[in-house]
Amino acid sequence: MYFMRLSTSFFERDVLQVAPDLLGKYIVRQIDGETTKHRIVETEAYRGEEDLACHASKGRTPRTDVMYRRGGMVYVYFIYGMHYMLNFVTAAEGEPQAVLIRAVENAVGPGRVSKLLQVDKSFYAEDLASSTRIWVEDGGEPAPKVKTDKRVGIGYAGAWRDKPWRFITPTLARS
DNA sequence: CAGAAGATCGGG
DNA sequence: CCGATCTTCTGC
Repeated sequence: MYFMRLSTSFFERDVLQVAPDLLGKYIVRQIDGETTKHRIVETEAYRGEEDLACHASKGRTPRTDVMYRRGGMVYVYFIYGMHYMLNFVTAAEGEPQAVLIRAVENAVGPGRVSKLLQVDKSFYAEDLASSTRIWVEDGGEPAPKVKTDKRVGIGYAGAWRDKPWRFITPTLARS
């Protein structure tokens, strides 16, 4: 199995393409010289200012700023007073989109993902193409099966509430 | 400047 | 089912 770091161009596409494509890819995390790889098994797409579930529906603020930048950056935010959510920015500059990493193997749930990977606010706007502590790799495996569903926890999002923008793939192993 | 809600989780 | 816990945005 070869491993290749995903470049900026992978992320500079529409979030509805990138979110399912990330399934089966590996988040690589380097902590104190130790490298771990975590297979992505669940993602969600947040797409533009018109998407009422997307934080960018409130416009460009200090918090949402990175979503307006080019794809390939990390968007992290803090919620419910205790959880960091890990997202990857997608699309071209000026188009606010992001993919929420909802689950990797061994960490099902966005709060658990950031806890396992030790991701906090200091990762805001980290560049996945050049970072030495977090990036994404393709394992060269065939594309996994993808199931879609509604996004979680966004009941307030009106017409966008029922969009099938959550992408899931069966886990091969879980501990 | 106060108040409320939130892309959640764990315990009872 | 509810409490924890704090950032961000909104309204007065």
